[in-house]
Amino acid sequence: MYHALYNHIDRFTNLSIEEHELLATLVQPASYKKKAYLLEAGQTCRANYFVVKGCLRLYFIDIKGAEQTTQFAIENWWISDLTSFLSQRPSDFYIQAAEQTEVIIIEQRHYDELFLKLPKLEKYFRMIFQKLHQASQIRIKYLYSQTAEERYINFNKLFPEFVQRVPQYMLASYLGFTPEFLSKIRAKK
Amino acid sequence: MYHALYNHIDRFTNLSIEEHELLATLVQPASYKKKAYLLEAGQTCRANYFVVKGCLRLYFIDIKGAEQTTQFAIENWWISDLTSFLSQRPSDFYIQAAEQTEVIIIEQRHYDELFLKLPKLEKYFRMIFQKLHQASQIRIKYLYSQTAEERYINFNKLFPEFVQRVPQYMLASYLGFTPEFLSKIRAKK
DNA sequence: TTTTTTTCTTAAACTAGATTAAGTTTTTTG
DNA sequence: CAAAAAACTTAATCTAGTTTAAGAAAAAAA
Repeated sequence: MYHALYNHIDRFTNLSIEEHELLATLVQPASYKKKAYLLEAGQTCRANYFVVKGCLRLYFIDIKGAEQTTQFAIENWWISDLTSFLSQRPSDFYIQAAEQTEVIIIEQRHYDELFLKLPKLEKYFRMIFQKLHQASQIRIKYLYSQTAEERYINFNKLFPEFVQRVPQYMLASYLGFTPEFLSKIRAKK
Repeated sequence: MYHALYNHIDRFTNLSIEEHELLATLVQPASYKKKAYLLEAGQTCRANYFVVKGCLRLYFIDIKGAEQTTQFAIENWWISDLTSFLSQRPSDFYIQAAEQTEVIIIEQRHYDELFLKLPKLEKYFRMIFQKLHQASQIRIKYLYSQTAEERYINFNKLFPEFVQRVPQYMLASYLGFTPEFLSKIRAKK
């Protein structure tokens, strides 16, 4: 049931069978079809989501009405609007399935309990957030040093398989430009 | 000696006197005068820095030779080039004191040991990286939804004291525009 | 397989912000 | 305090990327 998560946790710390069983009482599986919403703006973000299979995206709608994708999560990544999740206040974001997606959910009401009952998960989530922060540092560097075209070429080189998985307009906003400009870049080559 | 750090850790977890003493053997204090470098591009980032007093900034030099400030750290924040720190490979970044600054240093050779000897710090750093990730989510949202002028006005509203502490050209690059454009914005009002 | 919806493309007009360059003000240092 | 260095301003010119709008292609649904 939670195999994918157990395996991922075991990369960083080792849980016993009993601990696996205890963890199973605090999480739950869920399945979403393409375009389904796990969170909508105005709602409070109830959970932190671990992607077992598929792809989720976090986005908001800007003043001009355009969707701005700020994060993707594929297999073995966590995603949430942390500010809403931690404070339990309404979110400005949407979390949507970019593909048919299976997740493991930790609800906010179990989040503190999780660490009390399974202190080993402190290390696991320390590593998860450490990686997320590292990814942010790298992303900010790219945003501040590369042109739109360079970011697209670079992203394509680094994640060629991923680029095939999502529509170009999602990718364009994630990389910080318009879909029309992405078409222009692609037409050049 | 390490009072500021002990207090900060105690916001999230409680260390005993013995644990404080053990921690003291794994960290060290240091003091840097304005403009001193804690890290220079080409060097490997040796430590994670906790700011007791003052202000550090993380920046790199782009292709055009301009400094791009990607992060600031003031009192009670941690700063490092995580990628270089964790992999112990050369960095593209500089870490520089923006003011006379006092820090507490965790060197990489003590980083794993720290968590082995003081497992309570897993929770502390889980919270630290959680906060850093939360800050990144907010920052990316601002970068993707606001104009340069809006980002400046907003940042000024949120951190009016901080704006006074650093030269405008550092702030301009942190907010993602040129110092000349910042002058233009300021002239308007 | 036809229809509908979603995604992608093209091109002309436009603009937020960059660049360049010179001068001014403020801060630091000897 | 004088001189040098660092930080800030102004303004003209320029450009990377946006906007608008319409049509084409691909994917999903019926």
